[in-house]
Amino acid sequence: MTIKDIARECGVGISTVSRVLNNKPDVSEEVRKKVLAAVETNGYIPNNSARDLVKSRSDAIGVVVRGTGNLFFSDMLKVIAAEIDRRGYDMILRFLATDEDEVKAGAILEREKKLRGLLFLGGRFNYTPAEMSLIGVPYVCCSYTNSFGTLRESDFSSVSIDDFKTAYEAVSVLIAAGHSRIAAFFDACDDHSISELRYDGYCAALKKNGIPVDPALVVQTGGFEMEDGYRSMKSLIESGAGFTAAFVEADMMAIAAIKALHDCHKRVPEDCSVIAIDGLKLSEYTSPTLTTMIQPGEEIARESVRILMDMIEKGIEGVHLRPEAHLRNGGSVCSRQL
Amino acid sequence: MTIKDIARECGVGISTVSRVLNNKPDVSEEVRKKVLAAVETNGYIPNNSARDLVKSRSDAIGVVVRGTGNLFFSDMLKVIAAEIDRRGYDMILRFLATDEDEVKAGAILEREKKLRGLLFLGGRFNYTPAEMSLIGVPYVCCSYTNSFGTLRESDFSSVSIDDFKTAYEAVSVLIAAGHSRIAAFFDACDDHSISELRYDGYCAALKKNGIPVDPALVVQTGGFEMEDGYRSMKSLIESGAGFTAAFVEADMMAIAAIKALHDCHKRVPEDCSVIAIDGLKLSEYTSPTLTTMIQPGEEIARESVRILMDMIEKGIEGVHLRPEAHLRNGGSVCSRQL
DNA sequence: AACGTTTCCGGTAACGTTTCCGGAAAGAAT
DNA sequence: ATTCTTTCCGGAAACGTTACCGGAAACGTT
Repeated sequence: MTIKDIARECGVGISTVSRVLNNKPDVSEEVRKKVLAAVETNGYIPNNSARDLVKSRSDAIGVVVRGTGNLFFSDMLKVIAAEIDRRGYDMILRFLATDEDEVKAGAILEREKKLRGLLFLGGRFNYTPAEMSLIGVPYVCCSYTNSFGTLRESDFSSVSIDDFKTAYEAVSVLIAAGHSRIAAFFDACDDHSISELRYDGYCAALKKNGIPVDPALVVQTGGFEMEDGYRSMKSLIESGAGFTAAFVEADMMAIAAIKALHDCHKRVPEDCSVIAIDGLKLSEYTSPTLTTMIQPGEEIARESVRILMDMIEKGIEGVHLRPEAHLRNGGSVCSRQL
Repeated sequence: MTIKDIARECGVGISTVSRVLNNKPDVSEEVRKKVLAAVETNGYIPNNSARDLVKSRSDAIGVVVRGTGNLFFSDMLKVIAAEIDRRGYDMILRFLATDEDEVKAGAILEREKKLRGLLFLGGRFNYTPAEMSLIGVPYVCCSYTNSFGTLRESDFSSVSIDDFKTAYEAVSVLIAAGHSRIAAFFDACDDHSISELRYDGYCAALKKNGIPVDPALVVQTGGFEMEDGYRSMKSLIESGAGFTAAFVEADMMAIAAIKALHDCHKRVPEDCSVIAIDGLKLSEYTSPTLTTMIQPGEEIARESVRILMDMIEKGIEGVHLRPEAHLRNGGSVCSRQL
């Protein structure tokens, strides 16, 4: 069942059928009705690859993701998928191992599938303009490190919170509550990722308040999984390093870290205050409710897609959104008696 | 940059280039090397839509999902996506509203995209053979109700736990601990979904032990979100209905329900035991650790894809996997003092 | 009556592949 | 020397669509 069959059945030319299928002008109302009826009764469905071939572009968006551990990304991915779907585009998803080159992967995907746009989610992003020029469609970096070096800002878009500032504020909350021995948990501290920015924010907040950064209190978890948070907290406790508060860079890890504290017979927040970043709906329902910096994850995901669509359909230049993270005052932080 | 350019550059015919690109025989080693080199230096990337058009099939799998609320599905979706990706196929994702027809959506997708297979995730499934005949590629129903009525079992595959049995066992655990006033929380009880099967399992376990089903203790949450669990538990408590235990059909809702109990100054498990179904990694890290029936979600997702691939590539008949759910003995259930 | 204009439509090339088929060249068997 | 295989290769049709172009018919306008 092709466009040709419909044309024959209606006694019209195939270009006429094509016109009504694409809502183009130059076709009488009478013929349009007839064609539409034939399409309906025959259950005709256009062949997308033929269309893509002649137009030499598809209606697909490529999404390349690195680091699937973090639930925050899972949530965003769901919104991104739904949002792309809702706008009538297809999503081609590509998961990358940590050692793969996301730009090269994106460029290949773009050409193979004749993508309309690309969305990068998570991961590092220290590419040069030369490398980025490999990709020839609009793209947005979603929840990436926000230091894009020498890249021309009008060439692409990005959406993410200010990770430095958010970490700075979170740590400041602990300091304001009287804490100075503040442990901190990051995926990694020197990999050009958002984790590094958050680490910088942590250090800055301490320094600003005259507190030295104690390397013994900085833990690299090596991931965003709950296990990573649990294990890291456990081993910090066992190391004997004294601390009265902890800053954890992701809710999921914080929940696991709290479990580790409980398992070591430490109360939260009485024996150790905990603050995190993410603001998952989930962490509202733990006991105590997690005190955390809420990232507007849904907004970030939705806006990323919207901006990408605007670049594709309206040809606008790149925009760089920095939505605010704001404090959720849960029950996992308390003032330290001085 | 097309196959034609490569052919010209190498001084060979385009069919020869096509042959080396597809690892077909009938090409000398010398020519193969030359072509491969030209492909490499020119960064040639084949056009997928052209290929799909002539072969009249793509390398894509359609995944249609209904009910995105449940985290359990999110987790599975991630595995499914990674698994499809890993095997070199593309995934076309379609989210459906609860009132949409998943089979019709799948059939359209299949023809538009020339899919190789279809995977249905979650939702109801009371279709007739006539309706199912709309879809012309292998398909597997993943985590669906396992009552497929009149459908011929060899025509399709399915993978999911036995929801009736799992619910039966969970409720039996509570009864064995001495409980008889057992509240229960389901998305819905009469919609041909897994929820209905679980409700049936709940009733059967009670009856088996001579306990009458008290409608006042059966709550329809109208969803799988945490809010649904919280709200439902709250209103049950406020209704004044007496109960010493609760069976909740999903971990996420159970966590929220426990929060509601806490907020009403009831201790878990001392004042109310809670058991659930899902076994999310997450619910190991709550306090108390959730007692729940662990669904092998990763296995379900992985096996679903594997089976679908076997049907596609090896032409095997439909298989129906019923992996076992097994109890995780957490800390949210305790014996009732008699 | 002759001449624009507008409205509608069909023929056809093109998109970049794969696949079929025929054939040249080289080697083996008679 | 002839014929028969085998190995390798190129030409060309086909996949189903879109877009361009040219033209017929209908309708004004002078």
